Amino acid sequence: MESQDLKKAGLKSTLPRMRVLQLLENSEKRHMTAEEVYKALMECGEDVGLATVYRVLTQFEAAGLVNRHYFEGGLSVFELNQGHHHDHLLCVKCGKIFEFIDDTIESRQRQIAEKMGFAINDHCLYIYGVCQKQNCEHNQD
Amino acid sequence: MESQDLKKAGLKSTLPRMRVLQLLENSEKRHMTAEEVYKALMECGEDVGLATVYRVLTQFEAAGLVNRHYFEGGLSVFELNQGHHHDHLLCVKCGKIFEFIDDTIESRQRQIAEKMGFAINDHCLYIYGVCQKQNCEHNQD
DNA sequence: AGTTAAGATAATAAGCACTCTCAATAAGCC
DNA sequence: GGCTTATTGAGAGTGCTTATTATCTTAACT
Repeated sequence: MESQDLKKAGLKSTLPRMRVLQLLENSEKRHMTAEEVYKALMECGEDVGLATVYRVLTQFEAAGLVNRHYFEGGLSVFELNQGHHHDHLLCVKCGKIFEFIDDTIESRQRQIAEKMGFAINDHCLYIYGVCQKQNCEHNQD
Repeated sequence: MESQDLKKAGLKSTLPRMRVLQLLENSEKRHMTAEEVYKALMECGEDVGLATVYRVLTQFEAAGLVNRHYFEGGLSVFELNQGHHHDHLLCVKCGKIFEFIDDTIESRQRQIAEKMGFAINDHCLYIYGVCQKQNCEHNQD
């Protein structure tokens, strides 16, 4: 029940918020831009304004329900926060996005930050490249 | 002589390009936004249009003379490419930007990409946090 | 050195992603 | 159900970046 999740996050349960949350939970695409969320909702016949999509996603981010990533070229995408931090590998050719986590890298980062007297808030590692999938050309994620 | 550098990069040597390149080489700030480059040139009495600054920086990036980084919040900065790759540590409080390089992380990244069948183009690691400098509040870099 | 064609520039307009404003609407509480 | 207040939708507005275009520079060629 999504309305419970919203309440837990300190957000009033409203129709647009439910719709966005459901979409993020059920879409095959894990990583979506605000525009994609908006279009997907329109296609489902849900009449939610673009401004609301941005507002809701920003609120979700502040509430920790979603994470936002700023990729190269100003592209920014949202993904459901499912508790486990991870980094990203992006195919610059087909747009596919893969996730990975590496404990060695994580701990090195903590060591570096400590050595430099930094209190880490957040960190992100993006690897850009070309994937070897046969369906590379036209897929999206 | 900067005009040689431009020619080597396949770019015609023009006044605005020279000015931008000189600025990046001589400024204390290693990381500058397009706006900052523009303002700095204006202050030096150099009459270069903002559109030209963007165009020149984009050309420099394509030519490998500078690197561009897209930080959180849509902030994007340019830095002179001095041959050695490095990652970034950003203070979210004072805006200071530190650079670091860690061979362990670098090689782990290559391993991960290989395992996932990726040909790496580029990668970037950003650590966001709060630095412990006494002058943290108001400095900029 | 002067001429000329190719390429670069400045200014402005346009594009894009995102935010603000505000009247209309919907939630949660009684 | 009615009341109070937060939320929404639509469109205008903003900020950063790119395209257009008429003008100007550069570099190669006399």
